Amino acid sequence: MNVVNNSPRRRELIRVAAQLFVQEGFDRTTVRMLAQEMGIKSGSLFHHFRDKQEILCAVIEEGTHNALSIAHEALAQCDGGAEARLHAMARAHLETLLTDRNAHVVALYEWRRLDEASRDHLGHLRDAYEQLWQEVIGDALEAGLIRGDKFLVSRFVLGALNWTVRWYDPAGAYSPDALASELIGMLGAPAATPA
Amino acid sequence: MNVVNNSPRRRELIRVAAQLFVQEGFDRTTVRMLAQEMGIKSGSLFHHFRDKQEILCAVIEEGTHNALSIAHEALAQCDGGAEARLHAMARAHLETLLTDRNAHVVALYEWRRLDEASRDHLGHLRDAYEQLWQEVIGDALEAGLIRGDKFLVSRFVLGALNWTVRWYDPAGAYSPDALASELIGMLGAPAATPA
DNA sequence: CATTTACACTAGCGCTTGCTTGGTTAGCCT
DNA sequence: AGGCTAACCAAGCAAGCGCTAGTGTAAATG
Repeated sequence: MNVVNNSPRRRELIRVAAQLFVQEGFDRTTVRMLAQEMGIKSGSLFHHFRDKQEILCAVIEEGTHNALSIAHEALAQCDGGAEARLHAMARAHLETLLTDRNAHVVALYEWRRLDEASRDHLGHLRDAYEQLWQEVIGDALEAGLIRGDKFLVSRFVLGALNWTVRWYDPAGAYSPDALASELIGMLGAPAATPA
Repeated sequence: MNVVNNSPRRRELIRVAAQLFVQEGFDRTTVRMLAQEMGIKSGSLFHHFRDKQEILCAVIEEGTHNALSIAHEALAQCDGGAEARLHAMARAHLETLLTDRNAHVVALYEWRRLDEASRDHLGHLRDAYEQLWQEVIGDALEAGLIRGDKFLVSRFVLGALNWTVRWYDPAGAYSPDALASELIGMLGAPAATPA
């Protein structure tokens, strides 16, 4: 009936779906609502996606994929200093949380509605992202920038960052860059570290 | 038809509902599933609750109420030191996240499914809890224990703590007490602060 | 003893859900 | 010109949804 293609139309539909999933939640979003927002009829939806589940999976995949590539890019454009790398990661995380906000909110709040196969597939993507964080945090620990257990610190930091979707207003006083600095300032050993 | 009573039976039903809401999500949990898990028929459910929404509200209210009273109790049993108070709050938060885990997970992930009236009512409870945190964090800042903006630090810390429901295994290496210490150790200025 | 109350049951109404079916249209390739 | 295909539509099915109405019953209350 349909294909698992990667057409620009599909991209557009995924964006629309992400917004609706955030507004209403996955379960409350009906295929009819999705279709209406996309400007088609509900039957036509199943030309683009096998079923409703696949839409959810596509939304989350896109968001996580973007987060990963933005993080890699941020690290690549960054000199070797552990503090600079840590800052770049935090800033990249906050920026993708803004630009792909809908997709990330869906990933955070609708993860459990994925079926087992999708959860497994997307889990690997997410693990890759978290491992990147653990490397950067591990380096910061070795450099004496912060203190604690590598895994614990990674989880605390990711928790603090992901929680920002609940309260962060990009029109407010803090830019993603400034917010990243505030977070690292809160964590770090004092600015002047002994030689 | 029914009352808004506070019977022990109702308590039990709320506990069962919380577990089901975590397992399946609020929208996917049908009144028939709830009834079956409670050992009654679906029609009987509406003797105890006006509608499905009221069950969700009751679950979250119980969890938030417990968190508040546990936090107050922890602060009361604590000498006046800012660090001790901070530790007590973090530990209390982690403990209520364990003992009332289901209710808190529901509060975190199903908040948006509340109707406006319930969201308003429960919002006040939650605000009271967050304000308690802001006071304790404000004191810790004044004592030079940690650095940063009061509101920012509060949000970062609450984010880190709430995120633990995703990964924390109480059977693992860390007790709530130890985990609270790790968090504060990560934040704090070094143990020996310059005079 | 009569009445009320609390709790549970059976039966089902009216509606919405995800998804299928069978068919049409417009543009592209040869 | 003829054929292929991606994209869409109208109509509707079977299942499941929240919730209601009306009834039964055992214990508490007057």
